[in-house]
Amino acid sequence: MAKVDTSLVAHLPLFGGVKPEDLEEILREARSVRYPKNSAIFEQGADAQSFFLLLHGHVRAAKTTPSGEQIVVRYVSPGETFGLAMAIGAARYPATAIAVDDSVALIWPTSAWPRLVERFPSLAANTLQTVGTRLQESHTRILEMSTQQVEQRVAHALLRLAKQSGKKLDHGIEIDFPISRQDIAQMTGTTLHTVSRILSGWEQQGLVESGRQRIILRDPHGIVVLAERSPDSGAA
Amino acid sequence: MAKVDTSLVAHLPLFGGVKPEDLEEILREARSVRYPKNSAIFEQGADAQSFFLLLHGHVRAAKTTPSGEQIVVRYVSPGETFGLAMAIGAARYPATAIAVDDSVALIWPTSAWPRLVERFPSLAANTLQTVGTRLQESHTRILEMSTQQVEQRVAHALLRLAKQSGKKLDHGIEIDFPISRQDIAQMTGTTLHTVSRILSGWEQQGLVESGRQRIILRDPHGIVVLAERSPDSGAA
DNA sequence: GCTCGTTTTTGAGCTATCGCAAACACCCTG
DNA sequence: CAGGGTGTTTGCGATAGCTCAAAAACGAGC
Repeated sequence: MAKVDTSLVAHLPLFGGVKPEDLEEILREARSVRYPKNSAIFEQGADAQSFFLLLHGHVRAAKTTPSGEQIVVRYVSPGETFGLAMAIGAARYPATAIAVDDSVALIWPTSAWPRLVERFPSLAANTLQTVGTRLQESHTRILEMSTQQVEQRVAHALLRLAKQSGKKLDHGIEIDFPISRQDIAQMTGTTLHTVSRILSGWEQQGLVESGRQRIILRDPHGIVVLAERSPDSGAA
Repeated sequence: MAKVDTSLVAHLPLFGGVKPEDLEEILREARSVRYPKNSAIFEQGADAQSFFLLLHGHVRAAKTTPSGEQIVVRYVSPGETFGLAMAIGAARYPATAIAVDDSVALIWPTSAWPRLVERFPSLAANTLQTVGTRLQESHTRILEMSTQQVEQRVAHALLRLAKQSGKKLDHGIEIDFPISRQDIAQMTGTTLHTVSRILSGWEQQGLVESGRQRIILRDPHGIVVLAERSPDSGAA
């Protein structure tokens, strides 16, 4: 098994407060796995046998209702952990993870977690921190869904994606992985039709440039304005 | 300062894996504070000086938008922690906490957290667990808001409240603290008007009995049926 | 028992957004 | 370069739920 270079991951929040030699020990328990674009990494409801640290690529975590409707829980960027079912004491994954790009992740057996935490308490503290942050973001999302209209929510979603995974271009910011209107709909609690209409509108106004699974924010500031517009302060 | 009886809190998840003598040490750092009904425990945006463990009563955690709209993040029941800003590395409270009943909480200075975690690593692990569970619940809530209609969401919300804080009566389950239509609206992402209409309807059908800040589920099973009804399987 | 403030109820019209349907554009493959 | 599949656009109703408005019920304090 290829050895993982500690220098690549030492700076990640997960490993804050972990000594270099300890880090090596931790990494010895992991293996590195490649997931081709559009492949499933794990399925909602499956046995949580592993947990993950994304090295390259992007992963979409989605939750499905009994009747088949989906929402996107989040997009995972390199350096982030996912599939932490064990940390919350769940035996099964609460969501499905799909690689949206060719991706590489470090993967540990779930069974290693208790031992690791015991030996390296910072791991628990660090994970608590990131899970806490996600909880906050989650609450913010609920707040938005409760108080804002669809257009504002889409604006916020795009701005977040741009901040998280934006590639700076001369003429704007491009979201760095394939993402469809459907995906955005599932992030904002609306339908792909509505998202499509909104993006069409924005394209007219020169705010964005978009195509098949591709979005470029041409005027990020303009979108910020939209995002913060109060419900009624409508334009002409 | 009154000493806290360890036997009252020893069984709580937060203290799982903590030895009795250690528990005493932990409790020595806390004090017990009483909050009268409707008083604020902390305000969103304020310096996170303390974290809390609710002993008696009920607390509503709510988040407010810049423009003043509110959502209810959750209701805290006895035995649960709240105000854990420090665990997620936040210097300020992300929400406001209000005692909805006369309440009593143990309160620790935020500054004690790092020391406690260092001495008693189970605290971090346990807290990770509860925060993780809350994250899951939060995702479930987002899923509901995205895929269900208001009536179903209200049904789910009431069922959760009943499970969490329901007092069993002969003729149903009563929610054990004062809660208004407005509160329920803020839990489900709708308006108090809509909630009022829905509850009126249910009352007609004998599903609930309700009054000023008071709700009794007369037919919990009937409400479960409503909660699970698919979008279109409408009644006559 | 009366008054005041809060909560709840109910009506009526409005609209943002959905749902359905059809046409279209694009990309990949053979 | 033609064919097929997936993603996107757009039109046109339908409607769940919102907003505004007003009245009624309730509870607490004097």
